[in-house]
Amino acid sequence: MKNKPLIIIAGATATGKTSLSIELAKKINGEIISADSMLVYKYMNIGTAKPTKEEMKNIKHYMIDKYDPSCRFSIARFKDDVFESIREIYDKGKIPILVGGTGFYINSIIYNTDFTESKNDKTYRTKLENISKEDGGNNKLYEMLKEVDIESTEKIHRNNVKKVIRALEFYEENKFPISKHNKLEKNREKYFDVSMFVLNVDREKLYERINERVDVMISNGLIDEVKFLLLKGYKKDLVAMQGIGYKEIIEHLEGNVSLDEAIDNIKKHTRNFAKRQITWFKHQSDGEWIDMLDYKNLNSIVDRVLKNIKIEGI
RNA sequence: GCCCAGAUAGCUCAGUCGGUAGAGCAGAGGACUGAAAAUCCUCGUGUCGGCGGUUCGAUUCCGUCUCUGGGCA
Repeated sequence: MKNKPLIIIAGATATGKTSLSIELAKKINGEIISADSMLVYKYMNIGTAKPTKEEMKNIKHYMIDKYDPSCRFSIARFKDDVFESIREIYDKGKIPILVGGTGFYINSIIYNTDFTESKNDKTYRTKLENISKEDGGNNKLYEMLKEVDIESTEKIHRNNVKKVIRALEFYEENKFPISKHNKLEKNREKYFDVSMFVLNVDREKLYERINERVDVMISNGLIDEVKFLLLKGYKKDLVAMQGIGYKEIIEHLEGNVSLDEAIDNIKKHTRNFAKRQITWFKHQSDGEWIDMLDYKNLNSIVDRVLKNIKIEGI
């Protein structure tokens, strides 16, 4: 698999990744792997803007509808699954196209990041989480981290409890500081021959699109989708149910906010999210940026991408 | 028409016992290696509604006008 071609279509939400990737797949005999932390979940379709069967146009998609919403999904599992899918695609003589907005996940594929086996024993983590709930717990955890991994302490802000806990957990499991581990991983070469494109839309226009898209989700029945999930017994504290569009509707169904407020919150949170995605791709990737508004239609964008694509060696 | 309460950052509102102001949200920028649609960091000058008056000095006190609520007719 090493040094074989891998095409990546990245970009913030609502930039047009889905339609471009499907057209591209048709043109180059490719198959699509989703790099999205939410599309992996079953039964979550409207709120995740999951491509429909019709949209997929007989192009095989991997990593969609793969796990139950109660599943404890993680980047480590994502990476293993995707490597398996890529192998499968190569075996067919086809080209894998990795498509999605979760930059963190995408990089784990590009660099073949090493995720060492983690223990299933969560007692240490639970202990740390309990400390974090205490008054001044964040400082306490931060001091604990100073004892074992000063370097992480310089990089992670004391308020970022989630990351402080992970660093402590990592040290407990490996007796090795995560800061050193990350440094080693950072020096890795790209594992594949990557052609990466980052789709971008002018900020103001993107925000407009997001707002419209949320309205469409509502009229397509997002509320019923959330009700259905709750009915099936998926609780609101599941990671999947914390997805944008789901948590806000739950808030409304619980009677805490009006429907209009909930819809505004979904729009707001999606906008905030898109901005974070853009920041990630700006600094954590070296993809080629494509300003979607520069092109008249989908075909011209496909042509643009085809010009700079490397697909030899399949 | 009268009475009361407001008018301060894009929005919601604090505040200044008179020395030209600050939170939350929005917005902008950034970090990121096992929850990432998560988590976290940084960034706040705006005729303090208009016009007068008092004062060394008014966003703050007084008058008046305009607008917005709410009440009484």
